[in-house]
Amino acid sequence: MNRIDQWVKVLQENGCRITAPRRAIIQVLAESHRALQPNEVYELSRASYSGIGLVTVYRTLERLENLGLIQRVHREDGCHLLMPAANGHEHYLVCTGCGRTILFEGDDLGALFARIESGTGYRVSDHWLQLFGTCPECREMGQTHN
Amino acid sequence: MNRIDQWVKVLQENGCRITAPRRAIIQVLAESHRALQPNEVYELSRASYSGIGLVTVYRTLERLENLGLIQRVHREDGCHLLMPAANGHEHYLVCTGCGRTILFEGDDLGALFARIESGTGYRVSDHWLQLFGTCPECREMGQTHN
DNA sequence: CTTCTTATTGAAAAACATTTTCAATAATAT
DNA sequence: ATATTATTGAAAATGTTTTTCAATAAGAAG
Repeated sequence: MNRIDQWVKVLQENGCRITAPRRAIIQVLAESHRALQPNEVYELSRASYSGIGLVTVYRTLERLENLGLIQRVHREDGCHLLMPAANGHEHYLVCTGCGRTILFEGDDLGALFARIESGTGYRVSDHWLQLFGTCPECREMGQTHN
Repeated sequence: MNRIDQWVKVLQENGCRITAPRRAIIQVLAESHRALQPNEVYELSRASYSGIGLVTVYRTLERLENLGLIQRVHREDGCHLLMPAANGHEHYLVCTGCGRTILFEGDDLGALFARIESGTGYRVSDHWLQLFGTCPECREMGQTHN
């Protein structure tokens, strides 16, 4: 079962109707290898459903985010970029050249958290880790574009 | 030398003039123990300089950020909160109750990065780690406010 | 297949955050 | 004291996201 069908299933299970505009948006996001801005999602969705409205994009993004299907990717300049969600202990690794973003599994930060908790008195409940770097292609070609 | 004087010095060294509105903004931010939104900085600054304009707040925030004196703190809902900058390998630990944010030193992620680099082909150049939790006060009082 | 209910849609307007423009002001060097 | 020029606040402009609302269409029920 591919990601698009999975997302459609989750939406249906939560009482959402599957419409043409939603299909267009889902297709764009589910198959994207880099984080997209709402505006980009809008532009790309118009390829498969030209009549789509930007408002619908925003509403669908909110829905998908609430259902845990997509997630925000944070960068220095902002955090309005969206990607298929990470699962469990996965985190994003963003290429600063082309924007291609992959997930990497796991991190053993237990020891660090224990040290911080005893040192600060805080109780750590959540963490947020993101890496930046260059993907193999960008390193070879030395190019920088989005 | 306290933080306010340090910041003033850095500004002066970079050809910036020290004005009353800037002093007000600097004081608010340099002494804050939680991350503030531009609008909050504006409100708080008016206490010591009532005539200040929101535009000046935005301009000064940009200046301070460019000079590395303040930094953005990211949260689920956005990333427009500002705090005195972390140094070196410090990272933020944000209390989800009251917002109080402290810095913790160091993290030995070298091994993790090496594993990721060999596994993915990416070259990791930068990382971004932020922790969320509850400070001792909030845990005791079980209260949640900002 | 038809009908009904109601979630969803797009356009327009509103709300909100941030930036730009510009003439007046004031910090700093001389 | 004077000159230079960075800085200021008000107003306007910009850009993004949300709300409102009547029309539409998805999916359930018959």
